[in-house]
Amino acid sequence: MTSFISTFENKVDKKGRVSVPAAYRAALQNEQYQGVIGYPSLIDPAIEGFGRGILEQLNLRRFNHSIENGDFSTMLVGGSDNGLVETIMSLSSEMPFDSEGRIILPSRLADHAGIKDRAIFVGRGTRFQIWAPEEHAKQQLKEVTALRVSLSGGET
Amino acid sequence: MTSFISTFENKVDKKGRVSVPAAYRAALQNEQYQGVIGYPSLIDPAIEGFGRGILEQLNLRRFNHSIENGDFSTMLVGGSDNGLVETIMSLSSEMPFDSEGRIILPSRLADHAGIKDRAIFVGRGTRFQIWAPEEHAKQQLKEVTALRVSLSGGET
DNA sequence: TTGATTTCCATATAAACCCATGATAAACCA
DNA sequence: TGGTTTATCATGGGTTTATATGGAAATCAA
Repeated sequence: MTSFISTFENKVDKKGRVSVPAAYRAALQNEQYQGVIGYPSLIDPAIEGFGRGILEQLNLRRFNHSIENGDFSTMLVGGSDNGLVETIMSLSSEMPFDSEGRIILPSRLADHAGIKDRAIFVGRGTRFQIWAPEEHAKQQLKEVTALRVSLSGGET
Repeated sequence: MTSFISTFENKVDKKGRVSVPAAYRAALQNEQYQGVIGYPSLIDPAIEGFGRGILEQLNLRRFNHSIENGDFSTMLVGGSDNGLVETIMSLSSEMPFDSEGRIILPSRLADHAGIKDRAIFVGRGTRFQIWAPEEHAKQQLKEVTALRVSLSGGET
């Protein structure tokens, strides 16, 4: 299982290029498609990223799931999960690696995340996110605080 | 089951390297990833450490659990466990062994623990911790005192 | 042509690798 | 048993490599 761990901050140059952390590239080296897939998070000001393999696997599982249930309509006309998967597919962009392991952030995605000249890659296990530094600081504080509360028994 | 026992103090050189105690390395020798994973403890000024296998396990379980429930969204948009796994993934750092069995402590982790030029490895069974000497002394005193109290009946 | 992309090359820095030393503990042996 | 030898381990440092980053050159588009 490819997994994305740890957090890295990299520069975005004036051409919109960012180096994908080497550790993430290593996690993706077995994929046929050398690059990442990203779409604007539906809940956060961030970009959701992953390898193409997981998308394919997702489609496959979903396909099989439908077939097993005798539901042939899903694959033809969609539906069945409120359009989540299909919507994400449509929102996704391919970002191929250049020879140095960088990708170009489409402005559509960069704008959504508020990314200007610095990008924070956040490992989330099966996927990762890309944040603007300021937004990420806020988010991380929120997450850590929530975890501390729940670890200390969950009382307010 | 890999388990970490006993306490060791090692030097941190000016390159930020520390030898991982040989006993710990022996406990990790079956892992495919030769190194340790660490994240800043959410309650103590210390680093929590363990093998990478644990992290993979976490990911895999989460992935399978989602898939089995036909819940394809988790792996794409996250959520589902209050962010526990995802937050840990983001806070964790990979620290591979060099040929001498040392790791380099990322400043993010060293700073959190207040570690400068000495590090104390504390076995905690399935995981271990890394402390700065001063903090560890305090912590140990606290633990032992608390234990004495509870063993002697728990009265305050 | 002109602007924008893509490919290619250059470089500073940090990380990986390699070898050397000293110290300690285990093994050996006379 | 007392001393000697051998491994193992922690540590130091020099050298090489990888990575992130910047920019030039080449390609394409309009």
